[in-house]
Amino acid sequence: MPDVAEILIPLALDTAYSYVVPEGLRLAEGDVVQVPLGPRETVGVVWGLSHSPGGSNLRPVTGRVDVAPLSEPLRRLVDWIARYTLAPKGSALALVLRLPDEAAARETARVAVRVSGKPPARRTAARDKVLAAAGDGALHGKSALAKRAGVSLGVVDGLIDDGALEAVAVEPEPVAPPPDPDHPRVPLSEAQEAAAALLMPTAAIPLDPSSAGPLPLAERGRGGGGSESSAPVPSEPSPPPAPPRKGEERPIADRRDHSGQFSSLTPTLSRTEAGAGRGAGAGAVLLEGVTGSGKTEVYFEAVAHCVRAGRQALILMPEIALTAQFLDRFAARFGVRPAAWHSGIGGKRRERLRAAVAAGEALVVVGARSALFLPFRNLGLIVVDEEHEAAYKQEDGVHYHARDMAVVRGRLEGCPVVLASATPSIETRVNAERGRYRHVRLPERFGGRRLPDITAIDMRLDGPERGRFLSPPLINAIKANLAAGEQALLFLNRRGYAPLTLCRACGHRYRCRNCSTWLVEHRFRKALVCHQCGYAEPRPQACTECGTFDNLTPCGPGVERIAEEVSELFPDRRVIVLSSDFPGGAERLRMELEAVAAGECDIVVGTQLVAKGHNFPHLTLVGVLDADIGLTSGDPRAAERTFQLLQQVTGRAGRGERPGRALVQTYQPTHPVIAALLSGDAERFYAEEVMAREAAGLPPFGRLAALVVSAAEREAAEAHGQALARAAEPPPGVMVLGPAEAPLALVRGRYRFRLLVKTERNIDLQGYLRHWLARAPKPRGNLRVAVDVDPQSFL
DNA sequence: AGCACGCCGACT
DNA sequence: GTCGGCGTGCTC
Repeated sequence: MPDVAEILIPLALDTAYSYVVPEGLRLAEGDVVQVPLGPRETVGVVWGLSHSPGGSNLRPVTGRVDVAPLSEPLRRLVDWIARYTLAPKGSALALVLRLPDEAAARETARVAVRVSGKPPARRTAARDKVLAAAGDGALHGKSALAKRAGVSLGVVDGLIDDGALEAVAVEPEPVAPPPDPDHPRVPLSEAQEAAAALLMPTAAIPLDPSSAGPLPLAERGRGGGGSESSAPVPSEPSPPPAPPRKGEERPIADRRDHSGQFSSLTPTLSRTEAGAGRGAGAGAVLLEGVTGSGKTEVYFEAVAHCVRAGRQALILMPEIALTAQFLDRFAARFGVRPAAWHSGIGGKRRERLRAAVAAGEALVVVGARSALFLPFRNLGLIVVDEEHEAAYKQEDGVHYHARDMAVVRGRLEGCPVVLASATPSIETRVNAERGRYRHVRLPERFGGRRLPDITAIDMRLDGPERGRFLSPPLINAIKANLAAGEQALLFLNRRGYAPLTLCRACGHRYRCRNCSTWLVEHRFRKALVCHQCGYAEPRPQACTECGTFDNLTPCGPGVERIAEEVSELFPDRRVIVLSSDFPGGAERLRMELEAVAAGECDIVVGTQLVAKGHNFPHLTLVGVLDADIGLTSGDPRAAERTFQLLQQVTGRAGRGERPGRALVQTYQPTHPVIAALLSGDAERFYAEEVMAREAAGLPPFGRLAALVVSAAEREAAEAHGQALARAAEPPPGVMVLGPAEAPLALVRGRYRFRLLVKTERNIDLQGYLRHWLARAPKPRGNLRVAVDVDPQSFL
């Protein structure tokens, strides 16, 4: 009775393939194997094993690959991600399975040399220099020694062959030195202690036994782990519905009532699937703390707790936040830098770290998105820092949101997940609200520092002079601030000098030839640049359209223009412009940021780059030059994003001795975003956002797309649109809402019938709808069907 | 992912 | 008349 193995191959295949297990090969689920596939050999993972009664004509498994097998939770994560993101299972497997790459294998081990004591058989001047440089009995890197002696590597090699130098294989420095959870640290504030205690798994040992009293009810969040909640429990079965099967009938989604249909907004697992038995303390916690409240220190305590228990911890961060500054903070708490995983680490180091993670030796890994798929052996905690960051969204290949997948992995591994942010995303707030996540707040700033006072400057009343962008109240505030010897930050989320250039003679506006956007003037570079595609041309002297000389005029401000104005107002002050296109590259930018933090500058003019990451201890005034930017964009998340950005930027003020303040220039002081910023009432703002979306018939978050049927005849377009809505089974996880509000439009001589489609998931909606359309009723004759996804339509 | 098959434009 | 573009399909 031959054994049959179901092998999942990391290709875009949705099913595992069957192979016979040859005599003598013992396989277990999760084993990595090599199998024949068509004309070649590939790797795959044993996804299932069974006995086949008869003989079979299946091809045999070639053999096992000597790497750590995929753990059960990890295999289930693959299944889950595939089902949730509507991606082929094999593609999901590819996220996890990275074979030791050949380039890494070819890297040679480092060799060091030292003087053996045996005199060289032959002496030359070059050899003497090397021996002199090697001096003592200390170890030297081969090439370093050659360099120091001023000779070529050949001489050193010659001495090794000779026996005068002995070669010693260098023990590679540990990829993940053990962090010390009890490393001396600065004591936490009371609020931090309390929050840290709340992060600990409820069933586990409290952080500090003496402080482990009953928890204040308000801090407890609703619903503990989520499942015992009295809040409405999602009625929709989760995990998500299975992928479509041919011929299977499915009722069309109720198109009128979408209330209650969005309960599987974020990954959830049924209890049975949630790592039953290991699940003590599992569940997600939103750790919300205002800028400067010391969130990091709080979750470091949870990490320490996890390490003490001998389990592994993963800290996920957006790639840009993964800085040396953060690693140093970690080192200050744990005595060593953590193992860092990001796209930049490669070769041997990557492989060794992966192996250390699989072996359970790497206790703490700090990593970007992809670290989520490392083969942890006994994961005890996941922290997702800056939970709201859009960088967690993977938008090619398998589309997923790393934050959500982290929650899923936590459930599968039976470990808690901490989502940390000063400005949590709307979906996480909704989840906390509904009792799915616990909610822990850090309302105070560390060291008793106060939040900055935020005041609006109504530009309709107190606006600047013509052609200027700084209002008198803001100028006065800067003056006062400078007089007090403190730093000011002027924030404008626009790079360059001016976002639009036009010719005063003919009115020609300079736009990108590839995109439909305006070309942004960069005065420093003397160029007009497209911020969409990077196209650039030298700034012309004469209008390229009408030839008029010296009559081009910049419209609107960018940071360079603001800096110019500031320099005119305060000629003897040090002003710096900080934006992502900083001349000299990322390295110089980092140095400048440090210089600013050290106080070597009076006024910073910056884009959103200054909103996060770096701390500026001397900064007490933030001026927002145009709070209205972004409010009117087509992005349905515009309000939320703008609010988060403004909250982060204004939060930069006041880390010095006196509380900071922020002045916000706006033409719409009563706009909900501005009002919320001024009142600081984020909760209410988000509640209102959700209500507004509900009122508009939209889910609190998700993605919208439109199926566009177009035809020369109005009737044909409409009929086919209706047919699509009715006859075709919508893709799982996607809902056809029916005709959009204005379903018919005449565009360039063709009638367009629009069907609104939505999903609450972070998936490749466009790709999936195309796939779905291929199976839907075929359009006939003059009809065309297209999928139109607003690229920014993540609600 | 590879590699095949397959149907429409510019060329020895 | 072919060479070749890369659009779907298949690999147990």
